[in-house]
Order: sequence, then structure tokens, then C-alpha cells
Amino acid sequence: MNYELLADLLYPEVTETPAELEQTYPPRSLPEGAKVTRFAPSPTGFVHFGGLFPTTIGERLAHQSGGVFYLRIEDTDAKREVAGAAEGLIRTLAAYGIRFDEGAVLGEDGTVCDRGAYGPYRQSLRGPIYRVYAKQLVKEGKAYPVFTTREELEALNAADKKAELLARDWEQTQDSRREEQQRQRQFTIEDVKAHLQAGDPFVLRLLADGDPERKIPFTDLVKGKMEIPENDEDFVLLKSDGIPTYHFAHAVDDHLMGTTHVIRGEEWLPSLAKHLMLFRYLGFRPPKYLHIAQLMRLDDSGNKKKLSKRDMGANLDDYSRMGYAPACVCEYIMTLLNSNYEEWHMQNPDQPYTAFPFNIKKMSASGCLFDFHKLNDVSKNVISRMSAEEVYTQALAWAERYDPDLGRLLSADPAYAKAILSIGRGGKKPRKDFATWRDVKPYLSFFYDELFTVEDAYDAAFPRSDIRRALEDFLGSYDPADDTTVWFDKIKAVADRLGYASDMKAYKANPEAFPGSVADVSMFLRVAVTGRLNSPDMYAVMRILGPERVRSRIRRMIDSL
RNA sequence: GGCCCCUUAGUCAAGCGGCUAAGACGUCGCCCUCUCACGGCGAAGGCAUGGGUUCGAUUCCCGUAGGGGUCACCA
Repeated sequence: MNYELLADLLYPEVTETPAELEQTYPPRSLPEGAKVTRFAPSPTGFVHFGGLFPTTIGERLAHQSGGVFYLRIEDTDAKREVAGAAEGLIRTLAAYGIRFDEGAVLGEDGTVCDRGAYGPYRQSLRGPIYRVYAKQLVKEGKAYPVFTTREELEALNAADKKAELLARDWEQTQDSRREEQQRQRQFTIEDVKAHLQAGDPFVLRLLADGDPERKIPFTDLVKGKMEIPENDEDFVLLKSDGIPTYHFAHAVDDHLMGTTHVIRGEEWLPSLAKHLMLFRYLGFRPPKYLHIAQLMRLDDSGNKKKLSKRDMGANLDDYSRMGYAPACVCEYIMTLLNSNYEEWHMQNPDQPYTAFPFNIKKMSASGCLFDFHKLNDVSKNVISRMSAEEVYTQALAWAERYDPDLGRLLSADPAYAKAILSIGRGGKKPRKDFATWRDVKPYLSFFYDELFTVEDAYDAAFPRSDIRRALEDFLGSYDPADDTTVWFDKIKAVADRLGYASDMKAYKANPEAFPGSVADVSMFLRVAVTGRLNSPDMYAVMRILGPERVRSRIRRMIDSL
């Protein structure tokens, strides 16, 4: 077989050689040990929550080492591509504070364009580049064309599907596949010419020289040492539309773009032998790999399952909708990625997570289950450390998008809203009321007359007359100018006059001796003023509500009793 | 079904041949306290299993089981 001739027949338009092409993409000049990583999503929808793992790892590794982190769009499957997905992807990532040094970016007109010297960063734009290497492989007898009609192909796939259902036929299917492969390898230049003449489409397949009986030793940076069987499958390099498969694009792009570390899900492990083979055929030095375990969820029967697209919580945008601040989600991810992160963070509470020395060695080889409890806890901690100003800004931004009514209330009187959000904030033991911005509304609704309702009822054990007397008594002595001590002394006095215990210690020592305590008197007030049995500190609440609201709410309660 | 990966409490996990097997979340109890929240203290709960190797295995090796992934002109 004259491979030179075959190559020219298949790709007459390709005149450039790989060597010439390489000159266009010189090695990056980076400091010693700098890592080059990328996030390479396919624009088929939203950003998957699980996608945040490799993204965060890649970003950390690159930026911690003085390297480069870039975004590459893997739009090689026109059938699955969703219009506008790439743009959405970039926006979501930006909202999560993921900073790319180069790659696909959003232009001023809102469409995707490239920034950086190693592009194009969209695979659909790299056709000529892939063809240069494809032609080279053909020249070297390492790849060959297969002319197959669409119908033949579908028949083949149908057989596969059946074999999957009836696993016992699998071996047979494999045998016929190998026979088919052998048959396809047999062709003449004349065959090719005839097909080309007829305008038949073809795919380019790699001529695999592997033997699955032999194992390749391989070291993954997360999984450690392993052995993988060699590849013997003549897998497709270029599809009949001339666009590369993931495998081929991965090898060419990551080589040309100088990727040093490839971080991807462990679902790629089975095809690793293909990639290693490709790098060898092309004379490329393979990158280092980190195959990370999938994020799991629990299915109905209690088994772990891969968190898939349809599952609740799979779409990163869902978290914004649920009111989770990106910073909280990022912190949660960090706790999962590096188990010593929390410890570090407790010692460095004021440092951003980017100051944490992220370490590959601390990563777990096994997959973890998503846990909302933990996310909420991390989230409460993050928000409790924010200033009232920051909480206000973020809560307002969320409300304006997802709860316009709340948004209007918050923006109507910023000072009032911030005063509410300041209760119990700051200091060593801040309140932790919010895990999400959605929690804000129920927390502060009673501060707004528009939202105020009496939600909780008094315990029937207390005579209405006692409650009435206590409320009236309080109104009689209430002075908004009182400081917290005087204010509380007055409540104690109300309790005394009612025959309730004003000293909690005495009351607890002998609860039978009193009809109630100052705690109950406070509760009478609390329900009247906030409409609830529970609320933040009543003194602070009354200060913020102001004497007008306080008095009118108490009077209204008295009238209703 | 073949191949590959994984396996310490409900969850996330330290551990890397000798420990009463850390810690965090969750759960429960107590304390603090005008309620809630915060905070403090405490409790329950774990090395999947069978063989080796070794004076000694959670830790090393082999098998078994369980879980996950993959087997496209999808990524």
C-alpha cells in the first residue's frame, strides 16, 4: 500500500506538515513546575454540579503554580449541541468566580470568541489542524479510511444495543466486531478511489497495534498505580463530517495547547489506553492525568448512583435559584476535594479558599455522596462571616431575580434592611440564620408590615387575662430610649406585678411556685410584636421596629385577646 | 458478560504495620440563656468479608462480596 498516495487522495487540501504547525504553537514560557490545565466542557446544556470539581482542581493547580488555566469548548458533536449553551456555560462559571487566563470568552456582543495565543479554543474551528495530523497518520500507515453507509452503521448499533440487553451474547458480538475490523482493514487504493469518486463519506480510523492481553502500567495522580489493557480497537479519529472524536481532539489539542495536567472524570479511564496510543502514534508526550471519582446521589433503593443530568441538584444554576451563594458552594467543594481544608480554614478564618495550599495527594480516590446538610452548614458559616452590607447586597441581588416582592421591600429602605441584617452579626459568635438567600424572607418578614402576620398562638395554658395585663403593663412603662438593661428590668417588673417569677434561677429551682416566669412575659411580648414564639433578641427587634410599630402591634394583640 | 476503578460510623473523612481508630456534618442529651440562633460539654455510631504475610494488621498480598464506571461516526 502506498500510504503517501492514500494520504493525498483522502486529504488533498492539506499541505501543511505537523512540524510547520508546531511552530505556530511554541512551548509556553512558564516558570519551573507551572501547570497548564483546562476546563473542556461540551456545550450540550448547563454546567453540571460535578463539573465544578475538575474545574476547581484545574484552576487551583494552575494558579497555585503560576501556570495557565484555560477554557476550551468541545463542540464536536453538532447533533447534541444546544444553542447558547457555550455562552451560558461561560456566564455560570464567571458567576462562580472561576477565572480563565485564556480560551473561549464572551465578547462584548455576548457571543463566544477567543482570547489567547493557542487557539482557536472551540474545536469546531480547528478542523484544518486535526486534518494535518490525520494526514500524517495516514502517511505513516497508522490510520485508514472506512467507507460505511449510514444504514450499515445503524444496523451495527442496533446489534450492539441488543447485545447489551442480552449480555451472554457479548462475546459473540465482540468476535464479529473484530472480524469486521479485520475486513475493513483490507482495502486497495482502487477501492478508495472508487468511493471517493462516488462521493461516499468515510471515517478515519486508527490502526490499533495493541493486544488487550498485555497491560500498560500507568500512574494516575489521584488513583495511583494501575494496569490497563492495551487497545486493539480501530477507533474513529475523524467522523464522516470531518470533525474529530473526543479522543483525537484531546490528543491534538492538549498537546498543541501545552496542557500539562488533564483533570477529568473517571468515566474516561476505560478509554485511556486509546489516548495513550494516540499520543504515542503522534509522537506527543502525554500529559499527567487526574481521574476523579464521580459525584454520587442516592437512588430509591438506597444505592449510590452517578449524579446525572436529570437529577435534582445537577444543574449548577439550580443552586443560584435555591439561593446558595457561589462562594458557599465553592467552599463546600473544597471540603470535599481536600479533607484538611476545614481544619485549615478554622485556623485561617479570614483567608479566602484560594489561599489554601491545595494538594493533589489529599484527594480521595473514591466517589462521594452529595450532602445538603453539609452544604448548609458550610454555607451558614460563610454567610455568618459576611458583613451586613455584603449580606444585604447579595440577598437583594437574589431577591430581585427570584423574589421581586422581597426585592422591593429590601431596596425601599436599605438602612432599615441592613439594621435587621446586623442583628447578632460580627463578633466571635455570630448568628447563623442563613444557609441560602431564600432563608432571608422568613427570617425578617415580621419587620415589614406588608408581611407581618401572627403565625404562632399563645399556649392555652396561659390565661388570656394574664397576657392582656402583661401587655398593657409593658405599654405603660415602655420607653424606646431605655438601654437594654433598663428595658429588661421593666419586663421583670411586669413579671413581678403579675405574680410571675422575675428571677429565672429562682423559677427553675421551684417552677411550681409560680404561674410563669419572665421568660413567659417575654414570650407574650414576642408573639405580639413578631407574631412568633421565636425571634432574635427582642430588645434589638424593638429598637429596629421603632416605638410606633411596637405599640400598635401590642395594642392590636390586646384588642384581639 | 469482558475490562477498569472504588470499599473506615447515616454522610465527608484522618490513618499510611503497634493509636482507647482523629475531626467535621447530621442525630440525641446536658449547659448557657427572655425564645430562637450562636457557643460550650457529652453520647450513640465504623475499619464489607474470607484467607494469607508478620511477633502484630484498618494499614501489605490474594480471593469473595458489594458499589460505580465503560464497552458509539457522544463527550
